[in-house]
Amino acid sequence: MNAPAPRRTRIQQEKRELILEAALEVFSTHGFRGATIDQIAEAAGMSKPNLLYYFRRKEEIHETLIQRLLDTWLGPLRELDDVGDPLTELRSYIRRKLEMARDYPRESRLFANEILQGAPRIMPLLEGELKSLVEEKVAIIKGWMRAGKIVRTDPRHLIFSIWATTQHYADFDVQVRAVLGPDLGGDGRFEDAARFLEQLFLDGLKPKTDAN
Amino acid sequence: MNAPAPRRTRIQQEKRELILEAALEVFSTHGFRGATIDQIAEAAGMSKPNLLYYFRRKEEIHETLIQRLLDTWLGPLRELDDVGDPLTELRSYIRRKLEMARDYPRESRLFANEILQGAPRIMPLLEGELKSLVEEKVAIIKGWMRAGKIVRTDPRHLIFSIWATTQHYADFDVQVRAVLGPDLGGDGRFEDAARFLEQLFLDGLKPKTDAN
DNA sequence: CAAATTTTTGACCGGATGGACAAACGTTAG
DNA sequence: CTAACGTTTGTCCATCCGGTCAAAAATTTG
Repeated sequence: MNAPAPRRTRIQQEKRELILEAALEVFSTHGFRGATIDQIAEAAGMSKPNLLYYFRRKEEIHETLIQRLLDTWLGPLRELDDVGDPLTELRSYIRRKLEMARDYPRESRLFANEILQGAPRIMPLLEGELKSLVEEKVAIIKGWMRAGKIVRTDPRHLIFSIWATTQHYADFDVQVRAVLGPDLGGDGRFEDAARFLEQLFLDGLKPKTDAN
Repeated sequence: MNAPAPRRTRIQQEKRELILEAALEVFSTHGFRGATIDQIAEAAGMSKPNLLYYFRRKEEIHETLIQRLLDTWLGPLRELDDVGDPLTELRSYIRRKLEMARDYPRESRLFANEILQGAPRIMPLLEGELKSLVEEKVAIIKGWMRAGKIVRTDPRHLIFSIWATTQHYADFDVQVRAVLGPDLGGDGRFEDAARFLEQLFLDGLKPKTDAN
Protein backbone atom coordinates (compact mmCIF):
# COMPACT_ATOMS: atom_id res chain seq x y z
CA MET A 1 0.00 0.00 0.00
CA ASN A 2 2.55 2.57 1.18
CA ALA A 3 6.00 3.27 -0.14
CA PRO A 4 8.75 1.97 2.16
CA ALA A 5 9.56 4.53 4.84
CA PRO A 6 12.76 6.27 3.74
CA ARG A 7 15.69 6.12 6.15
CA ARG A 8 16.32 9.42 7.83
CA THR A 9 19.12 10.80 9.95
CA ARG A 10 18.43 12.16 13.41
CA ILE A 11 18.68 15.73 12.12
CA GLN A 12 16.15 14.99 9.42
CA GLN A 13 13.72 13.56 11.95
CA GLU A 14 14.02 16.60 14.16
CA LYS A 15 13.80 19.18 11.41
CA ARG A 16 10.82 17.50 9.86
CA GLU A 17 9.06 17.58 13.21
CA LEU A 18 9.91 21.24 13.58
CA ILE A 19 8.49 21.99 10.15
CA LEU A 20 5.33 20.00 10.76
CA GLU A 21 4.74 21.81 14.03
CA ALA A 22 5.17 25.18 12.34
CA ALA A 23 3.05 24.15 9.38
CA LEU A 24 0.23 23.00 11.65
CA GLU A 25 0.13 26.44 13.17
CA VAL A 26 0.11 28.21 9.83
CA PHE A 27 -2.18 25.89 7.87
CA SER A 28 -4.75 25.73 10.65
CA THR A 29 -5.15 29.48 10.81
CA HIS A 30 -4.84 30.40 7.12
CA GLY A 31 -5.96 27.28 5.29
CA PHE A 32 -3.88 25.49 2.67
CA ARG A 33 -4.10 28.16 0.05
CA GLY A 34 -3.73 31.03 2.48
CA ALA A 35 -0.54 29.66 3.99
CA THR A 36 2.79 30.44 2.35
CA ILE A 37 5.98 28.43 2.46
CA ASP A 38 7.81 31.52 3.66
CA GLN A 39 5.48 31.81 6.64
CA ILE A 40 6.02 28.19 7.58
CA ALA A 41 9.76 28.48 7.11
CA GLU A 42 9.94 31.53 9.30
CA ALA A 43 7.80 29.90 11.98
CA ALA A 44 10.17 26.93 11.87
CA GLY A 45 13.21 29.21 12.05
CA MET A 46 14.76 28.32 8.75
CA SER A 47 15.02 29.60 5.19
CA LYS A 48 12.57 28.63 2.50
CA PRO A 49 15.04 26.60 0.41
CA ASN A 50 16.10 24.82 3.57
CA LEU A 51 12.53 23.86 4.29
CA LEU A 52 12.14 22.63 0.73
CA TYR A 53 15.11 20.40 1.32
CA TYR A 54 13.05 18.44 3.84
CA PHE A 55 9.70 18.62 2.05
CA ARG A 56 9.86 19.01 -1.70
CA ARG A 57 6.39 20.51 -2.02
CA LYS A 58 3.92 22.49 0.00
CA GLU A 59 1.37 19.76 -0.56
CA GLU A 60 3.72 17.17 0.87
CA ILE A 61 3.73 18.95 4.23
CA HIS A 62 -0.02 19.24 4.20
CA GLU A 63 -0.54 15.60 3.31
CA THR A 64 1.77 14.41 6.05
CA LEU A 65 -0.03 16.60 8.54
CA ILE A 66 -3.49 15.36 7.59
CA GLN A 67 -2.42 11.74 7.57
CA ARG A 68 -1.08 11.99 11.13
CA LEU A 69 -4.04 13.97 12.29
CA LEU A 70 -6.55 11.36 11.25
CA ASP A 71 -4.80 8.63 13.20
CA THR A 72 -5.02 10.45 16.52
CA TRP A 73 -8.30 12.06 15.62
CA LEU A 74 -10.25 8.86 15.45
CA GLY A 75 -8.68 7.51 18.63
CA PRO A 76 -11.57 8.33 20.93
CA LEU A 77 -14.14 6.74 18.63
CA ARG A 78 -12.01 3.61 18.28
CA GLU A 79 -11.97 3.26 22.04
CA LEU A 80 -15.73 3.18 22.24
CA ASP A 81 -16.67 -0.41 23.01
CA ASP A 82 -19.44 -2.35 24.65
CA VAL A 83 -17.66 -3.72 27.69
CA GLY A 84 -18.79 -1.02 30.11
CA ASP A 85 -22.05 0.69 30.91
CA PRO A 86 -23.40 2.39 27.76
CA LEU A 87 -24.10 5.76 29.34
CA THR A 88 -20.64 5.72 30.93
CA GLU A 89 -19.07 4.81 27.61
CA LEU A 90 -20.85 7.66 25.86
CA ARG A 91 -19.95 10.07 28.63
CA SER A 92 -16.28 9.30 28.38
CA TYR A 93 -16.38 9.44 24.58
CA ILE A 94 -17.86 12.92 24.78
CA ARG A 95 -15.32 13.91 27.38
CA ARG A 96 -12.41 12.63 25.35
CA LYS A 97 -13.61 14.42 22.25
CA LEU A 98 -13.98 17.64 24.19
CA GLU A 99 -10.51 17.24 25.62
CA MET A 100 -9.16 16.89 22.12
CA ALA A 101 -10.92 20.08 21.10
CA ARG A 102 -9.29 21.79 24.07
CA ASP A 103 -5.81 20.31 23.68
CA TYR A 104 -5.56 20.04 19.89
CA PRO A 105 -7.59 22.91 18.46
CA ARG A 106 -5.20 23.38 15.57
CA GLU A 107 -5.68 19.81 14.42
CA SER A 108 -9.41 20.28 14.62
CA ARG A 109 -9.28 23.44 12.54
CA LEU A 110 -6.98 21.85 10.00
CA PHE A 111 -9.51 19.08 9.56
CA ALA A 112 -12.43 21.51 9.44
CA ASN A 113 -10.69 23.55 6.76
CA GLU A 114 -10.21 20.44 4.69
CA ILE A 115 -13.84 19.32 4.97
CA LEU A 116 -15.21 22.79 4.37
CA GLN A 117 -13.45 22.92 1.03
CA GLY A 118 -15.03 19.69 -0.05
CA ALA A 119 -12.39 17.32 1.33
CA PRO A 120 -10.57 17.12 -2.01
CA ARG A 121 -7.57 15.32 -0.52
CA ILE A 122 -9.24 12.89 1.88
CA MET A 123 -12.49 11.90 0.22
CA PRO A 124 -11.46 8.24 -0.18
CA LEU A 125 -10.58 8.08 3.48
CA LEU A 126 -13.97 9.43 4.52
CA GLU A 127 -15.81 6.90 2.39
CA GLY A 128 -13.50 4.10 3.44
CA GLU A 129 -11.86 4.00 6.82
CA LEU A 130 -14.09 6.56 8.53
CA LYS A 131 -17.34 5.15 7.20
CA SER A 132 -16.52 1.60 8.22
CA LEU A 133 -15.36 2.71 11.67
CA VAL A 134 -18.65 4.51 12.14
CA GLU A 135 -20.59 1.48 10.96
CA GLU A 136 -18.76 -0.66 13.48
CA LYS A 137 -19.70 1.68 16.32
CA VAL A 138 -23.24 2.08 15.05
CA ALA A 139 -23.63 -1.66 15.50
CA ILE A 140 -22.54 -1.39 19.13
CA ILE A 141 -24.90 1.49 19.80
CA LYS A 142 -27.77 -0.36 18.18
CA GLY A 143 -27.06 -3.24 20.51
CA TRP A 144 -27.42 -0.92 23.48
CA MET A 145 -30.72 0.30 22.11
CA ARG A 146 -32.05 -3.19 21.57
CA ALA A 147 -31.08 -4.02 25.15
CA GLY A 148 -32.99 -0.97 26.40
CA LYS A 149 -29.83 0.56 27.84
CA ILE A 150 -30.29 3.80 25.96
CA VAL A 151 -33.28 5.30 24.24
CA ARG A 152 -33.86 4.33 20.60
CA THR A 153 -32.63 6.99 18.24
CA ASP A 154 -30.56 7.41 15.10
CA PRO A 155 -27.04 6.26 16.05
CA ARG A 156 -25.32 7.93 13.08
CA HIS A 157 -26.81 11.32 13.80
CA LEU A 158 -25.96 10.79 17.45
CA ILE A 159 -22.33 10.47 16.46
CA PHE A 160 -22.58 13.52 14.21
CA SER A 161 -24.01 15.58 17.05
CA ILE A 162 -21.19 14.57 19.37
CA TRP A 163 -18.64 15.51 16.74
CA ALA A 164 -20.38 18.79 16.04
CA THR A 165 -20.83 19.94 19.62
CA THR A 166 -17.34 19.07 20.79
CA GLN A 167 -15.40 20.28 17.76
CA HIS A 168 -17.39 23.49 17.88
CA TYR A 169 -15.29 24.55 20.86
CA ALA A 170 -12.13 24.26 18.78
CA ASP A 171 -13.32 25.39 15.35
CA PHE A 172 -15.51 28.27 16.50
CA ASP A 173 -13.39 29.16 19.51
CA VAL A 174 -13.18 32.84 18.57
CA GLN A 175 -16.94 33.09 18.41
CA VAL A 176 -17.42 31.16 21.62
CA ARG A 177 -15.04 33.43 23.48
CA ALA A 178 -16.53 36.56 21.97
CA VAL A 179 -20.05 35.57 22.99
CA LEU A 180 -19.12 34.39 26.45
CA GLY A 181 -17.14 37.54 27.12
CA PRO A 182 -14.12 37.87 29.39
CA ASP A 183 -15.90 36.50 32.47
CA LEU A 184 -17.25 33.25 31.12
CA GLY A 185 -14.87 32.85 28.20
CA GLY A 186 -11.81 32.08 30.30
CA ASP A 187 -10.21 28.75 30.97
CA GLY A 188 -13.33 27.46 32.67
CA ARG A 189 -15.34 27.38 29.47
CA PHE A 190 -14.38 23.80 28.69
CA GLU A 191 -15.57 22.59 32.07
CA ASP A 192 -18.84 24.45 31.61
CA ALA A 193 -19.15 22.88 28.18
CA ALA A 194 -18.41 19.42 29.57
CA ARG A 195 -21.09 19.78 32.24
CA PHE A 196 -23.60 21.06 29.72
CA LEU A 197 -22.94 18.41 27.10
CA GLU A 198 -23.13 15.63 29.63
CA GLN A 199 -26.50 16.87 30.78
CA LEU A 200 -27.73 17.42 27.23
CA PHE A 201 -26.80 14.00 25.93
CA LEU A 202 -27.69 12.05 29.01
CA ASP A 203 -30.77 13.82 30.34
CA GLY A 204 -32.24 16.08 27.69
CA LEU A 205 -34.00 19.29 28.45
CA LYS A 206 -37.50 18.25 29.38
CA PRO A 207 -38.03 18.41 33.15
CA LYS A 208 -38.88 15.11 34.83
CA THR A 209 -41.63 16.54 37.00
CA ASP A 210 -43.85 17.73 34.21
CA ALA A 211 -44.65 21.42 34.63
CA ASN A 212 -45.64 22.38 31.08
CA MET B 1 -22.73 55.34 10.90
CA ASN B 2 -22.93 54.18 7.27
CA ALA B 3 -22.07 56.07 4.13
CA PRO B 4 -25.16 57.14 2.20
CA ALA B 5 -26.27 54.38 -0.15
CA PRO B 6 -24.98 55.34 -3.60
CA ARG B 7 -27.57 55.65 -6.38
CA ARG B 8 -27.35 52.79 -8.80
CA THR B 9 -28.82 52.10 -12.20
CA ARG B 10 -30.89 49.01 -12.87
CA ILE B 11 -27.94 47.42 -14.67
CA GLN B 12 -25.68 48.08 -11.72
CA GLN B 13 -28.16 46.47 -9.33
CA GLU B 14 -28.44 43.38 -11.49
CA LYS B 15 -24.75 42.97 -12.18
CA ARG B 16 -23.86 43.44 -8.56
CA GLU B 17 -26.32 40.71 -7.64
CA LEU B 18 -24.83 38.46 -10.28
CA ILE B 19 -21.36 39.04 -8.91
CA LEU B 20 -22.40 38.45 -5.31
CA GLU B 21 -24.09 35.20 -6.26
CA ALA B 22 -20.95 34.03 -8.07
CA ALA B 23 -18.70 35.21 -5.27
CA LEU B 24 -20.74 33.36 -2.67
CA GLU B 25 -20.18 30.17 -4.58
CA VAL B 26 -16.45 30.73 -4.93
CA PHE B 27 -15.68 32.18 -1.50
CA SER B 28 -17.67 29.52 0.32
CA THR B 29 -15.72 26.69 -1.28
CA HIS B 30 -12.22 28.19 -1.42
CA GLY B 31 -12.17 30.73 1.41
CA PHE B 32 -11.28 34.38 0.96
CA ARG B 33 -7.64 33.83 0.23
CA GLY B 34 -8.20 30.78 -1.92
CA ALA B 35 -10.70 32.53 -4.17
CA THR B 36 -9.45 34.56 -7.12
CA ILE B 37 -11.15 37.47 -8.83
CA ASP B 38 -10.80 35.68 -12.13
CA GLN B 39 -12.75 32.71 -10.77
CA ILE B 40 -15.54 34.94 -9.55
CA ALA B 41 -15.60 36.90 -12.78
CA GLU B 42 -15.83 33.75 -14.85
CA ALA B 43 -18.58 32.35 -12.63
CA ALA B 44 -20.43 35.63 -13.11
CA GLY B 45 -19.88 35.53 -16.85
CA MET B 46 -17.84 38.68 -17.19
CA SER B 47 -14.25 39.85 -17.50
CA LYS B 48 -12.13 40.68 -14.49
CA PRO B 49 -11.85 44.42 -15.20
CA ASN B 50 -15.59 44.50 -15.74
CA LEU B 51 -16.16 42.94 -12.34
CA LEU B 52 -13.79 45.47 -10.80
CA TYR B 53 -15.92 48.18 -12.31
CA TYR B 54 -18.74 47.13 -9.96
CA PHE B 55 -16.62 46.26 -6.93
CA ARG B 56 -13.33 48.07 -6.71
CA ARG B 57 -11.69 45.47 -4.47
CA LYS B 58 -11.92 41.81 -3.69
CA GLU B 59 -12.49 42.65 -0.05
CA GLU B 60 -15.44 44.83 -0.95
CA ILE B 61 -17.28 41.84 -2.40
CA HIS B 62 -16.50 39.75 0.64
CA GLU B 63 -17.60 42.44 3.07
CA THR B 64 -20.89 42.95 1.28
CA LEU B 65 -21.49 39.23 1.31
CA ILE B 66 -20.76 38.83 5.02
CA GLN B 67 -22.83 41.84 5.96
CA ARG B 68 -25.87 40.44 4.16
CA LEU B 69 -25.30 36.98 5.49
CA LEU B 70 -25.33 38.05 9.09
CA ASP B 71 -28.66 39.79 8.75
CA THR B 72 -30.47 36.71 7.52
CA TRP B 73 -28.32 34.41 9.58
CA LEU B 74 -29.45 35.71 12.93
CA GLY B 75 -33.08 35.80 11.86
CA PRO B 76 -34.09 32.54 13.56
CA LEU B 77 -32.49 33.54 16.86
CA ARG B 78 -34.17 36.96 16.75
CA GLU B 79 -37.53 35.27 16.37
CA LEU B 80 -37.06 33.30 19.56
CA ASP B 81 -39.37 34.90 22.11
CA ASP B 82 -41.25 33.94 25.20
CA VAL B 83 -44.82 34.23 24.01
CA GLY B 84 -45.26 30.55 23.22
CA ASP B 85 -44.50 27.31 24.98
CA PRO B 86 -40.75 27.07 25.67
CA LEU B 87 -40.25 23.58 24.28
CA THR B 88 -42.22 24.53 21.18
CA GLU B 89 -40.16 27.68 20.78
CA LEU B 90 -36.92 25.75 21.04
CA ARG B 91 -38.19 23.10 18.66
CA SER B 92 -39.01 25.63 15.98
CA TYR B 93 -35.72 27.44 16.52
CA ILE B 94 -33.85 24.21 15.92
CA ARG B 95 -36.00 23.45 12.91
CA ARG B 96 -35.45 26.88 11.40
CA LYS B 97 -31.70 26.66 11.90
CA LEU B 98 -31.63 23.24 10.28
CA GLU B 99 -33.65 24.55 7.35
CA MET B 100 -31.11 27.30 6.90
CA ALA B 101 -28.31 24.75 6.87
CA ARG B 102 -30.23 22.86 4.20
CA ASP B 103 -31.25 25.85 2.07
CA TYR B 104 -28.24 28.12 2.52
CA PRO B 105 -25.22 25.88 2.95
CA ARG B 106 -22.94 28.29 1.12
CA GLU B 107 -23.75 31.09 3.52
CA SER B 108 -23.02 28.74 6.40
CA ARG B 109 -19.67 27.75 4.95
CA LEU B 110 -18.75 31.34 4.20
CA PHE B 111 -19.36 32.16 7.84
CA ALA B 112 -17.51 29.08 9.05
CA ASN B 113 -14.52 29.96 6.90
CA GLU B 114 -14.45 33.40 8.42
CA ILE B 115 -14.63 32.18 12.01
CA LEU B 116 -12.10 29.41 11.43
CA GLN B 117 -9.52 31.96 10.38
CA GLY B 118 -10.01 33.93 13.55
CA ALA B 119 -12.84 36.18 12.36
CA PRO B 120 -10.45 38.98 11.39
CA ARG B 121 -13.11 40.97 9.58
CA ILE B 122 -16.09 40.52 11.89
CA MET B 123 -14.63 40.41 15.37
CA PRO B 124 -16.35 43.66 16.47
CA LEU B 125 -19.66 42.31 15.30
CA LEU B 126 -19.26 39.12 17.30
CA GLU B 127 -18.43 41.01 20.45
CA GLY B 128 -21.14 43.58 19.84
CA GLU B 129 -24.32 42.71 18.01
CA LEU B 130 -24.06 38.95 18.32
CA LYS B 131 -23.09 38.94 21.99
CA SER B 132 -25.92 41.25 23.00
CA LEU B 133 -28.45 39.30 20.95
CA VAL B 134 -27.36 36.14 22.73
CA GLU B 135 -27.56 37.86 26.11
CA GLU B 136 -31.09 38.93 25.32
CA LYS B 137 -32.14 35.39 24.50
CA VAL B 138 -30.24 33.98 27.46
CA ALA B 139 -32.45 36.11 29.66
CA ILE B 140 -35.56 34.60 28.10
CA ILE B 141 -34.25 31.07 28.50
CA LYS B 142 -33.32 31.73 32.11
CA GLY B 143 -36.87 32.87 32.68
CA TRP B 144 -38.13 29.54 31.38
CA MET B 145 -35.79 27.74 33.72
CA ARG B 146 -36.89 29.75 36.73
CA ALA B 147 -40.49 28.95 35.83
CA GLY B 148 -39.64 25.26 35.70
CA LYS B 149 -40.64 25.04 32.04
CA ILE B 150 -37.33 23.55 31.02
CA VAL B 151 -34.59 21.91 32.99
CA ARG B 152 -31.92 24.17 34.48
CA THR B 153 -28.79 24.18 32.38
CA ASP B 154 -26.27 26.57 30.85
CA PRO B 155 -28.27 28.65 28.35
CA ARG B 156 -25.24 29.91 26.44
CA HIS B 157 -23.86 26.45 25.85
CA LEU B 158 -27.34 25.36 24.89
CA ILE B 159 -27.32 27.94 22.13
CA PHE B 160 -23.83 26.89 21.07
CA SER B 161 -24.90 23.28 20.80
CA ILE B 162 -27.88 24.20 18.64
CA TRP B 163 -25.62 26.21 16.36
CA ALA B 164 -23.05 23.44 16.23
CA THR B 165 -25.41 20.56 15.50
CA THR B 166 -27.46 22.34 12.85
CA GLN B 167 -24.62 24.06 11.00
CA HIS B 168 -22.74 20.78 10.99
CA TYR B 169 -25.08 19.59 8.25
CA ALA B 170 -24.01 22.48 6.05
CA ASP B 171 -20.34 22.88 6.94
CA PHE B 172 -19.47 19.18 7.12
CA ASP B 173 -21.91 18.10 4.45
CA VAL B 174 -19.28 16.16 2.49
CA GLN B 175 -18.37 14.16 5.55
CA VAL B 176 -21.99 13.58 6.51
CA ARG B 177 -22.81 12.27 3.07
CA ALA B 178 -19.68 10.15 2.92
CA VAL B 179 -20.42 8.50 6.25
CA LEU B 180 -24.12 7.99 5.60
CA GLY B 181 -23.41 6.49 2.20
CA PRO B 182 -25.69 6.61 -0.83
CA ASP B 183 -28.67 5.04 0.94
CA LEU B 184 -28.95 7.28 3.97
CA GLY B 185 -27.12 10.29 2.58
CA GLY B 186 -29.80 11.28 0.10
CA ASP B 187 -32.34 14.04 0.39
CA GLY B 188 -33.90 12.45 3.46
CA ARG B 189 -30.88 13.14 5.64
CA PHE B 190 -32.21 16.49 6.80
CA GLU B 191 -35.47 14.95 7.96
CA ASP B 192 -33.57 12.26 9.81
CA ALA B 193 -31.43 14.95 11.38
CA ALA B 194 -34.49 16.99 12.35
CA ARG B 195 -36.09 14.00 14.05
CA PHE B 196 -32.88 13.14 15.85
CA LEU B 197 -32.12 16.66 17.04
CA GLU B 198 -35.64 17.15 18.29
CA GLN B 199 -35.38 14.00 20.33
CA LEU B 200 -31.90 14.85 21.58
CA PHE B 201 -32.71 18.33 22.74
CA LEU B 202 -36.15 17.64 24.08
CA ASP B 203 -35.83 14.19 25.59
CA GLY B 204 -32.18 13.26 26.03
CA LEU B 205 -30.89 9.78 25.72
CA LYS B 206 -31.59 8.22 29.08
CA PRO B 207 -34.60 5.93 28.94
CA LYS B 208 -37.54 6.94 31.13
CA THR B 209 -38.18 3.44 32.44
CA ASP B 210 -34.83 2.97 34.08
CA ALA B 211 -33.15 -0.17 32.80
CA ASN B 212 -29.52 0.50 33.64
C1' DC C 1 -28.55 62.23 -35.07
C1' DA C 2 -24.99 63.69 -31.96
C1' DA C 3 -23.15 64.53 -27.57
C1' DA C 4 -22.69 62.72 -23.06
C1' DT C 5 -22.56 59.00 -20.09
C1' DT C 6 -22.16 54.29 -18.76
C1' DT C 7 -20.32 49.72 -19.54
C1' DT C 8 -16.88 46.46 -21.31
C1' DT C 9 -12.43 44.89 -22.59
C1' DG C 10 -7.38 44.05 -23.85
C1' DA C 11 -3.11 45.14 -22.34
C1' DC C 12 -0.28 45.99 -18.78
C1' DC C 13 2.09 46.47 -14.00
C1' DG C 14 4.11 45.30 -9.56
C1' DG C 15 4.34 42.32 -5.99
C1' DA C 16 3.78 37.77 -4.01
C1' DT C 17 4.58 32.97 -4.23
C1' DG C 18 5.99 28.09 -5.27
C1' DG C 19 9.83 26.07 -6.57
C1' DA C 20 14.78 25.18 -8.87
C1' DC C 21 19.76 25.38 -8.54
C1' DA C 22 24.35 25.73 -7.71
C1' DA C 23 27.51 27.15 -4.65
C1' DA C 24 28.93 27.46 0.13
C1' DC C 25 29.17 25.53 4.58
C1' DG C 26 29.43 21.90 8.05
C1' DT C 27 30.14 17.20 9.57
C1' DT C 28 31.73 12.71 9.55
C1' DA C 29 34.54 8.75 8.28
C1' DG C 30 38.77 6.87 6.50
C1' DC D 1 43.95 16.00 6.60
C1' DT D 2 40.79 15.10 3.09
C1' DA D 3 37.23 13.13 0.51
C1' DA D 4 32.47 12.19 0.78
C1' DC D 5 28.23 13.26 2.29
C1' DG D 6 24.65 15.96 4.43
C1' DT D 7 22.85 20.68 5.26
C1' DT D 8 22.03 25.60 4.40
C1' DT D 9 21.50 29.70 1.78
C1' DG D 10 21.43 33.53 -1.91
C1' DT D 11 19.82 34.05 -6.21
C1' DC D 12 16.90 33.43 -9.71
C1' DC D 13 12.70 32.15 -12.45
C1' DA D 14 7.92 31.50 -14.06
C1' DT D 15 3.48 31.98 -12.81
C1' DC D 16 -0.35 33.81 -10.53
C1' DC D 17 -2.95 37.42 -8.84
C1' DG D 18 -4.97 41.91 -7.43
C1' DG D 19 -5.54 45.98 -9.44
C1' DT D 20 -4.86 50.07 -13.11
C1' DC D 21 -5.63 52.41 -17.44
C1' DA D 22 -6.91 53.99 -21.66
C1' DA D 23 -9.58 53.16 -25.30
C1' DA D 24 -13.50 50.86 -27.52
C1' DA D 25 -18.33 49.67 -27.43
C1' DA D 26 -22.88 50.31 -25.91
C1' DT D 27 -26.41 52.98 -23.99
C1' DT D 28 -28.78 57.03 -22.62
C1' DT D 29 -29.98 61.84 -23.13
C1' DG D 30 -30.92 66.18 -25.48
